[in-house]
Amino acid sequence: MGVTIKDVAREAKVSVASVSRALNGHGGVTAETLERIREVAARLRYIPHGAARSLITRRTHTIGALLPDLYGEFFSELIRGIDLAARVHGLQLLVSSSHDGSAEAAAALRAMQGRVDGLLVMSPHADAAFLRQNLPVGLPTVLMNTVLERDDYAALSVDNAGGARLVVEHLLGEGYRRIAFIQGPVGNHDVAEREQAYRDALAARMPGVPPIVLPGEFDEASGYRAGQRLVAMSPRPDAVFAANDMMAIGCMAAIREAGLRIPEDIAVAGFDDVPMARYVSPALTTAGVRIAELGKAALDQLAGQIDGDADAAAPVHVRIPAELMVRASSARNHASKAAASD
Amino acid sequence: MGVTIKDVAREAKVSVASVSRALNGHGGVTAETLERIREVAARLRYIPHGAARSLITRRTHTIGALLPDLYGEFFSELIRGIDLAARVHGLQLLVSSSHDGSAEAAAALRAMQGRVDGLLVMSPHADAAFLRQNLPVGLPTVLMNTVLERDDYAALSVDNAGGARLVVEHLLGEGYRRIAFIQGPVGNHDVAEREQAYRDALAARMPGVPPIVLPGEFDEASGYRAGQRLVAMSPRPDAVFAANDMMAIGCMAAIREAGLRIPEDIAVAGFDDVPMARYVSPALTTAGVRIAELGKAALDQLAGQIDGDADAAAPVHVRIPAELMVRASSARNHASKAAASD
DNA sequence: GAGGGCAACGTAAACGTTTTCATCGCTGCT
DNA sequence: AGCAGCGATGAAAACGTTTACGTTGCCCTC
Repeated sequence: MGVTIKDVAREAKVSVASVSRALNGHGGVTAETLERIREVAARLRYIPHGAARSLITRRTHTIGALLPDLYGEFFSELIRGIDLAARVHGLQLLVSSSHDGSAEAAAALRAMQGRVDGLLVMSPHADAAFLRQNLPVGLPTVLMNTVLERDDYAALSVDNAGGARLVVEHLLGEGYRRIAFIQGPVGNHDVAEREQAYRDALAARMPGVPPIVLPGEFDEASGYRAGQRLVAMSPRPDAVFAANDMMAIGCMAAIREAGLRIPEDIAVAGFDDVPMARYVSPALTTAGVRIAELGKAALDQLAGQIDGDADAAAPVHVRIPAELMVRASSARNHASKAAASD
Repeated sequence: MGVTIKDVAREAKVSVASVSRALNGHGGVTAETLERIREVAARLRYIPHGAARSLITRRTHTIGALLPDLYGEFFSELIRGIDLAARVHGLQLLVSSSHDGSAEAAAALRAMQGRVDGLLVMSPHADAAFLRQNLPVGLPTVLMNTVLERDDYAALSVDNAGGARLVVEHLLGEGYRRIAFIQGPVGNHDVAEREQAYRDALAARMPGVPPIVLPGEFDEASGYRAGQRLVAMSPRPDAVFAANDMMAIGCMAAIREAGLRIPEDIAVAGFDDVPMARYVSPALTTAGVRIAELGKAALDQLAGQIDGDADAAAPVHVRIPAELMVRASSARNHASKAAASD
């Protein structure tokens, strides 16, 4: 079907070895044969077969990314960061996502064997046992936002606790006292860290005041439902901290529909700083993670491992700091001015 | 380095052929040998080498996606649609994006040879000559939003003209008379179609009224700049139609900063219906393309070609219709009610 | 002029699979 | 008892590359 290196060799009246050398610039070919081979290859529209090549070279120039989902701005930004860094390193991207179920994630992971030089893993299923079972030994791997007990792999994660603490302390500093929290999916490790930090900060600064925790699912709809429950409570909370921005945005809609003002009646804050956060009105206060930076850092780390730099061989654990973005949705005291903070 | 099928064969005291048959469920193996091979494979953590396998089977179960960019909600949605459909067909995704320059795009395309079963191409560089030069013959390919003269490939594109016409006619219907248009990047085919439809609709419904066209670059910043120019014009336009949503959102910010009201002083409309469009305030009127649907349709078409269904073999040209989403940013006459239209 | 060295080129092995074909032993039938 | 048929298994080719190694021919040097 396709034209192979043999076809080029035959047509140029040389051996396949010479074609390979010529086209890869390895030298050892006369200028005129080089030219002839080039001409024939172009004329025949020869394109080397990647799988065959990487079978022998043991390099695919591709990295695999195992993600829990592709939906929403978080992953959009993450992939963008990964892709940008990948281009710098001359790597392609094999993505696999939204596998519901550990078995499916395992299949996706195994299907990548032999087609990638390294792996970027961000998956709720990625516990130590899962990885040991499904990762080829010796394949460079970087984990993202994954809870793991041992130091087998390099890992990057966002500083959930630090970011959540910043948000809660900011709300307290603005004078809000009854601060509610909207959770994400149960079992999600990021959510657990954020919630714990919320509880800790509250306990530290407002001892005796009980936390108010509402369920959520990371999507806008569940934030909306949480908002409805919120406005019906008595006494009504005067601030809400959602575990991610999309829920915060849904929550804002529910609050507005109840005829309440943001931030005068209820302040709202989120987590992630998705691009949309600054465009909703009032603009959303949030703990910003440079999401694209996270992706870039992960890929850079992975590329280091792949290139076998001994210095990069040691599994590192990096926490990406979260940064507080104060916007109008929480600025009770200086509502309009704070909107300029981004 | 990795454990291969030979290791399993040796350990299980059978030939590699039997291991292959056993693990792939091709039958022809006794129940007990099957069990033994399975046990050994699991114990050794054997994972088949994808490149080697696809070299002989000529199937990679992967499709390549060549995209101009990964930034923004449009591509986020597009990839999501593609990914969702890919999972249904059991395909993985090799993405390559943001190549500035035809040469880079060509390299990305060629690097996919042998690693994919089909190609999804959406690139400004993808003219007929480029494709003929860099596409292996016989590789199933579906083009998205690409202008091409001949019918060599299947192609899907959004109905830019129809969507733009809907927007302009809606604005006219609401009573707006001086409607400006914000362009996208020069040379972009989608933009050209939208602009032409804008001009046509204006000429048809308001003969003699000259079109007002401002430059733009598809990003929020250029929309903002266009908005600044807009409010400074005299006579001032009373409506603006941006070639995409992000520019419309940037434009809205400029209008607000000038102290004007939306939609009372100036109506705003966009194109794409990105998720953010319904969250900005006022919510943005836009011509909605089911972006994820576009991706899904493209991948379904490609999968059909790959499976060699003779019925899907004929190159098809499909136009995805655009749908008008009327929201508050353009509803002069019934401002608050129209917001409920989504 | 013989021999050494080197550049250009070809031969063939190797990468890790799948699959065709042949072999072997067995069963069941005549 | 012999033989056809069949199920289980193994040997080997094939996929399209890269590359180690061998061969050839030439030039240079002594």
